[in-house]
Amino acid sequence: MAKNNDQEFVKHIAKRDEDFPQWYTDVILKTDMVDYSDVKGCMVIKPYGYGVWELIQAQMDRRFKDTGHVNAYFPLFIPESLLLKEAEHVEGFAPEVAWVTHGGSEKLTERLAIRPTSETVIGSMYSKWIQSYRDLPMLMNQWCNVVRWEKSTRPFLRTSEFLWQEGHTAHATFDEAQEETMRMLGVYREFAQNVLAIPVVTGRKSEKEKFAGAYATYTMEAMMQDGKALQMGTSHNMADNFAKGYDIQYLSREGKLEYCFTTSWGTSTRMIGGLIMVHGDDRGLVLPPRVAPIQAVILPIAQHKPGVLEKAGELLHMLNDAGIRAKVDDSEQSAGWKFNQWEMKGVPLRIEIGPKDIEQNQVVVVRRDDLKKQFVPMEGLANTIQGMLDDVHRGLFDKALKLRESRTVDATTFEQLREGVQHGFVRAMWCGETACEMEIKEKTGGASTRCMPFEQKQLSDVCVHCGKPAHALTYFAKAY
RNA sequence: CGGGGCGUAGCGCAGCUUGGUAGCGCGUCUGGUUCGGGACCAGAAGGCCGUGUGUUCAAAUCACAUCGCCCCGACCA
Repeated sequence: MAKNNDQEFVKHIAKRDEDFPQWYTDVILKTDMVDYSDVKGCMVIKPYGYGVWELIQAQMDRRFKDTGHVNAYFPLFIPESLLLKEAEHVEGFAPEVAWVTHGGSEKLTERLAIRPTSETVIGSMYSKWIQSYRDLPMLMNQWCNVVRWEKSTRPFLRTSEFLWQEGHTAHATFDEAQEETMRMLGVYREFAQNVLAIPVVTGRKSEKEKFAGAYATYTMEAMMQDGKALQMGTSHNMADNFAKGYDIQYLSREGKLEYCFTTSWGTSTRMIGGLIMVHGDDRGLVLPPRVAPIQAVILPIAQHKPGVLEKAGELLHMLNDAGIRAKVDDSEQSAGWKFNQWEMKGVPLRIEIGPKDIEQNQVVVVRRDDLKKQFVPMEGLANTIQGMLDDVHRGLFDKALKLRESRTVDATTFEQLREGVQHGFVRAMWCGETACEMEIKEKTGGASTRCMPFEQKQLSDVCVHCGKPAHALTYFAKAY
């Protein structure tokens, strides 16, 4: 029997506390989630990574439908003239827009932007589709890819092309738009916590950090294991800014022509990067059960012995019938090799079934999150497994919450702020002024405001940095 | 756009300082023994040394250029 030891195993993956970026890269490549492509800044999402995205899509899409939205698809290309109609929006996105200038060998009379986001195309269509108050609210979502010509990229976290969903809605009043904006942020929050097992801070973005062209941007922010924050989703109230730029008007009940109030909200494949950095450990991925393409892997032990593979097959059907995503690994590798492999791939539960287990009518189940091993009777196995998957989810969420709490401090002096953002979130009072925000970023080595949380408290009356009257309690952090 | 690092077998790397037959580990393939924490033995296949130009009798190795990738900043989901 070869010596098993962690040292030998972890040689293949960098350790989180020694080199977090390298650990991240090792994990996503070695677990077959992604591969680098021939195009700079673009990634190939391989089946194992795409499987996670499909589960995210399915569960998020159901929530959109439940809140009254329908899916549609709008074009990838945006004529330059159309993109230019909302000044602040253009200014924000112009530096990272990719352009199509030729069709075949012929130069286009007007170049086409490859969508960096679709407010403009959708706005122009809404302008045609919305005529009357009866057409409102208009509640649509699209699943698509967008392109932003990024200068530096990292798989999932920032790529030149990425997959996302963008919801776009139009309403009769500002209040309705605001209500929608908050509703969808609430959907995101619930999704992050109940599906991805990631606790998030929700709140409003500063003027500097808000979406280009929005009246207000709301966000959910999560804390990674290296102390950096990740924006996991945003929801924008555009007020009537885009309605005015794109002429989205309706005739009210009173017969008056009014501008609509619009919203947009989006989440992307970046969430996958987030769940890796929140839950992963030195053995590799730790997938939250609800987005794990394989929730339980069945490993037949001494599989050449009569009855073992048959029993494994029975277990597989039993679990599949109960709606559990399971797989039997009957490859020729040794048991030890498979243990390590599936741990690296983050499968939430491992089920071992060998001759001894069959004799005793039981299986061995090992949880990925705490690696604890237990014997489980064959009878009622599907129920037990489902319960354990839920336990793993809760365990991951609690662990992530503890991580965030241990990396969150309150600051009443600038020195505390400066020190605190080196390790995680800092809550501090802030004046709300962009100039002050930029100075803080400069002096702290890159920490920015993440949001002004809905959950406010009064730490003091003055801004932690400039001493002017405090506007709001604000989360600061270095961010991805 | 600045700073750093790296391109040699499918993957990870050594060789370069001091030019002289292309190496190692893992993986792959064949056969056998194994099988409850990365098994072992024997055999085999696999390379335009990123690309180009130069120096030289001779270049993976030296020079110049170029392309690409990774990491860290600035900018952004």
